[in-house]
Amino acid sequence: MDMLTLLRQRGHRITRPRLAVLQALAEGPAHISAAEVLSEGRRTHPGLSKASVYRTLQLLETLGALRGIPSPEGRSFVRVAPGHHHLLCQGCGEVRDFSGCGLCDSWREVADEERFFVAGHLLEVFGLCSGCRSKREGETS
Amino acid sequence: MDMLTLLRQRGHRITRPRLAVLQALAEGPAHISAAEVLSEGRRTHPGLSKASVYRTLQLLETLGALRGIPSPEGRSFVRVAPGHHHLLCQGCGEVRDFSGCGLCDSWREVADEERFFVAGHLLEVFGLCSGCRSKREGETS
DNA sequence: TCGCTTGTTGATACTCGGTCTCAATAATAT
DNA sequence: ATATTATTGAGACCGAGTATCAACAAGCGA
Ligand SMILES: [Zn+2]
Ligand SMILES: [Zn+2]
Ligand SMILES: [Zn+2]
Ligand SMILES: [Zn+2]
Repeated sequence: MDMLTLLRQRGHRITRPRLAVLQALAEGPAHISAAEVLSEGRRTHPGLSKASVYRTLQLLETLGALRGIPSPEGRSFVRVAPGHHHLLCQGCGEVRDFSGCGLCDSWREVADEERFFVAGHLLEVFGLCSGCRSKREGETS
Repeated sequence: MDMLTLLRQRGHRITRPRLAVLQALAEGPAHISAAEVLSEGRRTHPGLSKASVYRTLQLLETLGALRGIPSPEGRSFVRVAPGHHHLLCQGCGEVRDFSGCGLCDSWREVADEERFFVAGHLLEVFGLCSGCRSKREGETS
């Protein structure tokens, strides 16, 4: 669902800072940090404050529209899409879509076997894309 | 391999602070934070410094003996065991061993399909254990 | 359209996990 | 035992994220 509509439906006010954050999320990269949202959001609302960015991101996360992914380089946010993960290249930073992780298909089995109610899972795959891989073949590691 | 042996084999010195960290890791919980390692390690080496704890944890991570898992509650460290993940209960904090994630078995397939060299993957499953699940059945959420 | 109500904002102080610096220390090799 | 140098500990420092609070403005009803 549209984040804007989601906010409205849940009774949250549509404000200039929130619109700036939404636009930054819409136009920014798939993985975006709070700092990037701030600087990007200031292009459409120069007075945008750090606090508002964090508050809005947190709100969107509790509404289920966004998910914060903790990573070695700091937290980044991605639009939530169940069964949708990412391949993160450690060489060039490319983010490639990736779906069909085995766990997505076997949630119920895992839940039953372990008597565990699975609310969700966080999966990030690290490695090297083909380009970066070939670049490193000549290196003396 | 034994962490102590690993350190020695790679030419790192065996020092009192490092032994304190190793012991804290051995005796502490499966998921342990840097702060916990510090306070626990000070039981065997009172003068243990914050910096040494972080340095040692970082060293062990680069040696592949340890893995830092970023989580909403801050980073925690676990002993590395390939194909070994955890079910994290959001109710009571219980950590249950979990193995056989579909991805572990299909690394090569994914790598080939996507022409992506997979160096590793981060998987954390969140939910509720059976105890916490039944506790919440009577709640008016 | 015009005020009210109150959710929201922005500036700033603050917290705290983690890193940096550097002189002092101690683990290893000879 | 001595020299070499990796490592340490104390504290300054950094930066992401949070708490505070008076000022503001989105929405709503008159
Ligand atoms: Zn790449
Ligand atoms: Zn999945
Ligand atoms: Zn539980
Ligand atoms: Zn796995």
